[in-house]
Amino acid sequence: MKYSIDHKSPIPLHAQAETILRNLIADEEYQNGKVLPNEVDLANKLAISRTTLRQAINKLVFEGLLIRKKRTGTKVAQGAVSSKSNNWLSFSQEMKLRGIPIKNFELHVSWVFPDEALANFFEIKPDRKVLKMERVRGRPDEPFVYFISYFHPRIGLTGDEDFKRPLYEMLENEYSIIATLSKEEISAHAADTSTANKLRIQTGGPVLFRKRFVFDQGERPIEYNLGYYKADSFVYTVESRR
Amino acid sequence: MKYSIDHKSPIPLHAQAETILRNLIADEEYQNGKVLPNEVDLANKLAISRTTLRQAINKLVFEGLLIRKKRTGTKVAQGAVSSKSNNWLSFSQEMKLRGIPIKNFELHVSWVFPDEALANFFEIKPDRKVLKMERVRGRPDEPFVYFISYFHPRIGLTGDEDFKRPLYEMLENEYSIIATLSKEEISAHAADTSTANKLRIQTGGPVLFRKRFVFDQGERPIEYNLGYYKADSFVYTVESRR
DNA sequence: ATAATTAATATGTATGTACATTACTACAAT
DNA sequence: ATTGTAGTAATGTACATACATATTAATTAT
Repeated sequence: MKYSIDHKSPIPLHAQAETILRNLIADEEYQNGKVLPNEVDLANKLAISRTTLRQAINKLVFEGLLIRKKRTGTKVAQGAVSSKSNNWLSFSQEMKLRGIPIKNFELHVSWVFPDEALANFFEIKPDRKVLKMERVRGRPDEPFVYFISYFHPRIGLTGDEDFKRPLYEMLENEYSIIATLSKEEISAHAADTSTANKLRIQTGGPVLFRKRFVFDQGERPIEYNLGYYKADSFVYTVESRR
Repeated sequence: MKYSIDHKSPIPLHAQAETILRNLIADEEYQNGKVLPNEVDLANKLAISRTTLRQAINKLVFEGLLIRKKRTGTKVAQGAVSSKSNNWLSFSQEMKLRGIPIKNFELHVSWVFPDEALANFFEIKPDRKVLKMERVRGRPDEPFVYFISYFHPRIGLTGDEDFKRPLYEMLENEYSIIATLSKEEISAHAADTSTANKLRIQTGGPVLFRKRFVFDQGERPIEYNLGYYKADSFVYTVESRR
């Protein structure tokens, strides 16, 4: 673990301070409510200015990991750990974390013309084909999600890739595309016959429907994703602060 | 609209700068991609230091409203507007915004003993009664949500309050309780008979189910809220960044 | 024309300093 | 015992300043 700052490192001091703070946050005593060292002392100990340390603390406060109070000091927020980053675990990682073995029931890849909404989102002409991927996944005995993904042609996917590997990892390593921003719309629907069959439920039965718009670092669209989740098999958690 | 800074105001300069920036962001030309005035000039124009202005800009960058690039300048993020704050509009405000007239179908207030989970969340003994509020709301011709709220006794609600007024506004003004953090769990359910009747749908039909844990500034629990939304009447939007 | 170099301009990093505000602590006065 | 008051320790606000770095634009050399 890193607990000191290297002034010669190319990594900015505030970034180094941030990782040190994240390590502190992970410590049990701070998790249990112990106040962190105060800004002035800590800045001195790390041999950086208070302003620089503050830059790091601010980021973590914005993220909701730390809570500051005058006179009282700075503490780790109750129930913090890694709530935010959870959003960015892949499906398989998340399932692994919950101890659920997963099975891929169907996996189908094809090239299709985008409808108007999709062409619009991707900012391409409607005669430009896009890669469509459909898959059904779930527990070995029970499929519980039906996904449809469309990928922007700019990425350069051929359709012959191994889609069983974690997707965003693949995009990052092989295609240098880093998914950074995701806008999602979640609603409840009655299942149509085709979806109901895939999920092995009754037509008209409840499903959670999630639309997902994914962007890269430059705010460029890279994926449009539709997910139909069997009711009660999936809980979406959100944390928001004002 | 505010476009200048009052150095005598008790409102911190960086906070004033922030609202000015939010106004700029709302401007059409900046929405369309025009770069904002650069930091040094803008700081001079507003007669504040660059550091102070940067404090304000940073916050908006963290929120995902602004994007900075060296040499190029700072721009409004694509599709920004007010995505984050939307989360914190009251039900009635949100409906007003969408031009939907609302009607309160049922409103029922009572004192009940908390179940174990609730007592645990509120950190109170199970023999301490809590205020429960149930209500059904929707369009004049169509109820589409059934809410159940439990309020922490610490707040001091009597049950005789006028619950037709915006709730969080009331808590803030009359009870000095500022709801700051909300943790939510969203899933799809099949409606039970009682809920189905209230929403005028078939038993077993799809509903969006939202659990909401609300905390005040000191991270103390203040409200536990359950919401059953008629399918397709409610879309939950989330934006997340990593 | 093309490529390499340089200059200009924006944000990024970092420091030192000063005083304000908040809220807890301890002590004194009632 | 309660209330008031002063001290103090933490974060909060704000400034001036300096140099680094990335990226575009302009210039120069090939």
